[in-house]
Order: sequence, then C-alpha cells, then structure tokens
Amino acid sequence: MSKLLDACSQTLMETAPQIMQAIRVEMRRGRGSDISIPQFRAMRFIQRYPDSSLSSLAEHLGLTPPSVSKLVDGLVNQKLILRGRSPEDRRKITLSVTTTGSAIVNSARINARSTLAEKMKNLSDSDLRSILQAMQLLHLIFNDQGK
Amino acid sequence: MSKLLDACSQTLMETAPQIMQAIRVEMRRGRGSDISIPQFRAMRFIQRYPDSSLSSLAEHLGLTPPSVSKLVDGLVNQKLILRGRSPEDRRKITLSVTTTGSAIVNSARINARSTLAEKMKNLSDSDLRSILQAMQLLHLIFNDQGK
DNA sequence: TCTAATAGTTAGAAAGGCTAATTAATTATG
DNA sequence: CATAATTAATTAGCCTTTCTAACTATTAGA
Repeated sequence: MSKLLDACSQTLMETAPQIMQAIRVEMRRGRGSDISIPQFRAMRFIQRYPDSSLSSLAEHLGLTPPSVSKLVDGLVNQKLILRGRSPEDRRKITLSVTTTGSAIVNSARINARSTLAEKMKNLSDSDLRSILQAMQLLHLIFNDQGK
Repeated sequence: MSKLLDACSQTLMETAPQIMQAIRVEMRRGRGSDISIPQFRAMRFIQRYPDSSLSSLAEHLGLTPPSVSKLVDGLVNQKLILRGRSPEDRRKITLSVTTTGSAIVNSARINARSTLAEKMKNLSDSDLRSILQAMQLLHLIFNDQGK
C-alpha cells in the first residue's frame, strides 16, 4: 500500500465532510427555496433522467426505497416534482420536476455554486485546474457508489 | 466570474456527496464498531486535542452546542469517551477518548481508509498527487467553515 | 392458473439536527 | 462586596432523515 494512496484517503476523509458542511449551510439560505442536499440531489437526478423510477433514484442516492419514497412525498407535497404511474408497468412510478421545482433547484444551485466560488476565488488558475481535475477523477471513481 | 471557478464549484457539488456516501457506507461495516461520521469526527478531534471543551468541539464540527451535547451523551454512554469537569473553569467540560474509543476510532479509520484506497488504486501517481494537492487546498479553504 | 418476484408504500423506531429556556460558574460593575 | 451580565453546558421539545419489517399491487413464469 503506497504512502501516496494512504495520504489521499486520509485527506479525503478529513476534507469531504468540511466541504459538505459548507454546501449544506449554503443550501439552507435560499430564502424560501429551503431544500436539503438529498432533495437537491434527487431533483437534479430527475431533471437529468425524466420519468425515472423510484428505485433508480434510490440507487443513485444510495438510500433505501422506503427512505426515497418519503423524500419523494415531501417534494410532491411541496409541488416541486410530480409522481405519475408508468403506462408500461403500472407498478412503477415516473418522476418529473415541475416548473417551480426547476426554478428552486436552479436557484439553489446558483447560490451554492457562487458561495463555493467565493471561497475559492483567491486560488491561482493552476490550483483551480488541479482541483477540477481531481474532482473529475473522483467523480468517476465514486459514481453510483462504486457498485 | 471565471469559467474555471464555476466548473470547480459545479464538480465539487456533485462529487462531495458521492465521496461522503462511500465513507459513510464503509464506516457502517465496522462489525461492532458502528459509529456515524459526526461521532467519528468528534473522536478524532478529541484524540488530537485532549481535554477539549464542548464548545471547541462544536465549532470544529460546525454544529450547535446542544447537538454536540447529545452526540457526546451517546459516546459517553457507549464508554467511548469520558466527560470530566475542568479544574480551572468549572463550567467547562474536558473530553477524552477511552481505550475502547481509541480502538474503535482507529479500526473505523483503517476500514474507511482502505476502502477509499481500494477504489483509487488504479490511478496513476500523478493523478494521486493531483488529488492530494487538491484536497490539501480545499482542506485549508473549508477548515472551520470558513468562519 | 397459481406462485414468484418486483415496485412501491406504510408503520414504527432511532438518530441527529435545531431553537428556546434553564442551570451553574465566572467576570465585571456600581 | 453584591449584584448584574456573560459564558458553558444541558434539558426540553420539535422536526427531519434514515432504517427495517411488513404490506399492497402488479407482472412474469411454472
């Protein structure tokens, strides 16, 4: 086991929670667009894959179907997404984002993004490139929980 | 606002939750050493700063004092940490990790670290260096919630 | 057709946050 | 020096998020 690999794992464990904290805080000050990170991630997924089923969403989020069913309940109640039934297989549901939902998810994204950007604004271009590259690597590796 | 900065923020928002998910999953399969991420982070902090107070811990975790008081309750009940009173200022508590606590936090750390390492093992050294550098930069920036 | 498997939901419990109010100890002030 | 203000931590009460287990409805298969 290489020292380098070890150092990477170590620093990932320390840093990832801090970044999450910053994102979470920022998501919470959307003035009316007060959604949690799982809710945000769910809506992003549904935006990307319209008419997706509950189970595919659950898999993406890394949560159990009952948890996601509740999460979906919440979003439906807030009229941010729609829950329909699939014509082909009537056991399945089809999820889609409403206009309101789109507006809120976009404003949350812009808020969070600009605060993250604010924190990183003093970094050099070369530092930023290194962060971008690292994140892209990690994104590939950890996509869908390495399943 | 630079394209680069924007791309960084974007990818951070997508990737950080996925990394967290992987760490969380791994933390949960400690066979008896079943602790949450906030609990893990708390114990790591107390290990690093023995006799630390509740408020300094709360600040490190980015949580409110009542939340941390509960979290500490849980760890004390499991006999993973000790809660004493400071001799100098008797309002303050002094936190320390027990032998059992140390064993558990170390095994959780080793578990999580080796799974992260497993996922990254196919990366080149140059990729790993880029991840390490990026994480160190981000660690500095997001340390203590940019307060 | 009757049984298996699959998709989602419901019920109920535990954990982890929060704010507001409380207790105890220390510091500052009239 | 006595009392007021501040500080450290806890308690109380609430809400949200997650889980497992059990249930309903639909489809697929023997």
